[in-house]
Amino acid sequence: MAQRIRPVKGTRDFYPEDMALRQWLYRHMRAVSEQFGYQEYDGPFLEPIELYAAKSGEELVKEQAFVFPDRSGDLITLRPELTPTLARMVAQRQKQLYFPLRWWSFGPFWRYERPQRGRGREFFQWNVDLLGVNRPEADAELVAVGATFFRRVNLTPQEVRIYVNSRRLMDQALDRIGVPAGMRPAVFRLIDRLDKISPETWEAQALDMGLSQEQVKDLKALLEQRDLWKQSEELRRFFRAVEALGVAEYVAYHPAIIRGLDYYTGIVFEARDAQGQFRAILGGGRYDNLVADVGGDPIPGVGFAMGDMVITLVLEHYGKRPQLDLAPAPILVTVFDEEHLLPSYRLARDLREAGFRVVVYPEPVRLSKQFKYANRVGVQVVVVLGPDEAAQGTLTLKHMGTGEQVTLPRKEAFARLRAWLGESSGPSPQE
RNA sequence: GCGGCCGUAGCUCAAGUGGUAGAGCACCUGACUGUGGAUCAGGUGGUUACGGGUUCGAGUCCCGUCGGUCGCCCCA
Repeated sequence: MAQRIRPVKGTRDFYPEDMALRQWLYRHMRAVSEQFGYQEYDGPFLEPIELYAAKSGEELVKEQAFVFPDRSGDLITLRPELTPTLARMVAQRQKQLYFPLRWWSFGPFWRYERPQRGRGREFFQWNVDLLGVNRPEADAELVAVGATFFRRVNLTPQEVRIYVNSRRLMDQALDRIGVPAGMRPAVFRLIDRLDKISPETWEAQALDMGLSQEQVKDLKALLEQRDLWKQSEELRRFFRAVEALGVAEYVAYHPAIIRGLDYYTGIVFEARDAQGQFRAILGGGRYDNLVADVGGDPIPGVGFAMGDMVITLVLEHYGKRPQLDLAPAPILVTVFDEEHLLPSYRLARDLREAGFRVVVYPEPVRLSKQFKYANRVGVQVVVVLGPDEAAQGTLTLKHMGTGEQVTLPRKEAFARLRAWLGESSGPSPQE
C-alpha cells in the first residue's frame, strides 16, 4: 500500500463544488471590474526576490514569502502580492502606456504564514488598480468598485462596510499630539491593532514603544473622533465622490483604519463585516511612489486587494453563499442495453449538435440505476431510447423535477427538450 | 516563529473514574428485471491522525511528530 501523501500545508484542493464557487467569485469580480472599465492582466507567479527587496513591508518578503533557489542557484520567490509586479510591468512600458490606466487581476498568491481560519499559505486575490491620477475622486472610484462587488453578491451595508481614513490626516493629528515622525510607522501599526487586541495590552504596547501617558490618552481620544474627516479637504472630496458614485451606504469614516503596509501615502481603506468577527475582507489605499521604486518615473496610484478566503467565510456566515448548479449536464441519455448503446451514443451526438449539453451513461446497467444516477448528479431530463422507441422512431423524456414523462417523435422530442430546459441547455454551466 | 484547545467510519458525532469501538446520514443489495427522490429489510465500511511509552489491558493517561483551530506576530 502506497503511503498517503499529504497536500502541502496551507494549500487547498479545489473539488468541483469548490471550483464552482471560485469561478462564481471570479465571474462577479470580472463583471464589476469591466463595469468600471478595468482591463484584465496578469504577471508571472514566480518573481526574482530582488523585486520585493526594496519595497512593501520588509517582513512580507523576509519572513512570509516562499523563497527557494532554482537549479542555477538564483533565488526565486512565489509572489506574495501583485503590486510590485504591477509596478515592474508598468515601468517596463511606461513610455508606451497611456494613462490613466485601469487594470485588474485575479490569481494565486503564496505566503509562508501560520494557516488559520480565513488564512492559508496559498490563496487567490482580486487586485484592482488605477494609475496615473492623484485625486481623492480616484480613491472613491476604487472604493466604489469594492462596494459594487458587495452589492452584486448580495452583501448589504448592514453586513459589510468599507472603512476609510487618510494617512495624511493622521500624520497631522499625530503631529498635534507630539508623536515624532520616526515613530509614525510603529504608531500606525499600533493603531491598526486597536480593535484586534484588548484595551489593556494595547495601552501597554503603546507605553512600551515610548509614548507618554498623556500621548496615549490623546491618541485614544483621537481614535474616537468619527468626524475627524471633516478637517480634511481630501476626505471631504472623497466622500462627495462616493456619494455621486452611489455607494455611500457602504462607506464610512473610521479613524483607526490605517493599514499595515508602509507604502501607502494617502487615503487607506478596508472592508470589514459588521459584526467584526472576521479579518479584513479587502484592503487598499493610495500609493504615490510606486513605479519609482523599480526604476521608472513616479506614478501616483490607488488600488486594493481582496482575498478569496475571508469573503467566502463572510458569504457563508450571512447565508449569501450561492447554491451553484453542479450537474455535469442538464440531459442524461440512458443506455437501455448493449444493443442500444451505440444508438444512444449517436443520439447524444445529435443532441450536442443541436446545442444541448449531454452526458450519456457509459454502460448498459439497470435503468433504475441510471435514473438514480441522474437524480444524484442533478440532471434535469433523462432520455430513454429502448426497443419501443427505436421501433417507432420516438424518444421518451422524463423531467426529473416535475416527474412528467412523454414519448414523442424525435423531432418533437427535441423541441420539448428546448422548451423544458430553455436557457440552461446552452453552453455555459451554473447559476 | 511562540502559547492554548482539538484530531474516533466518506460526513456529523457517541463511547461514567483506563475494561472486547457504536449511532444517524451517505454508500451497496433487495422488496420494484423499461424509471430517480419516499418507505421497509439486510449489508459493506475503523491499525480510534502517526510513532513511542506506562499498564494485565489505552480511543481514554504520558512524550514526540503531523494536521486543524484560537490567540500573539503579520496580513487578504
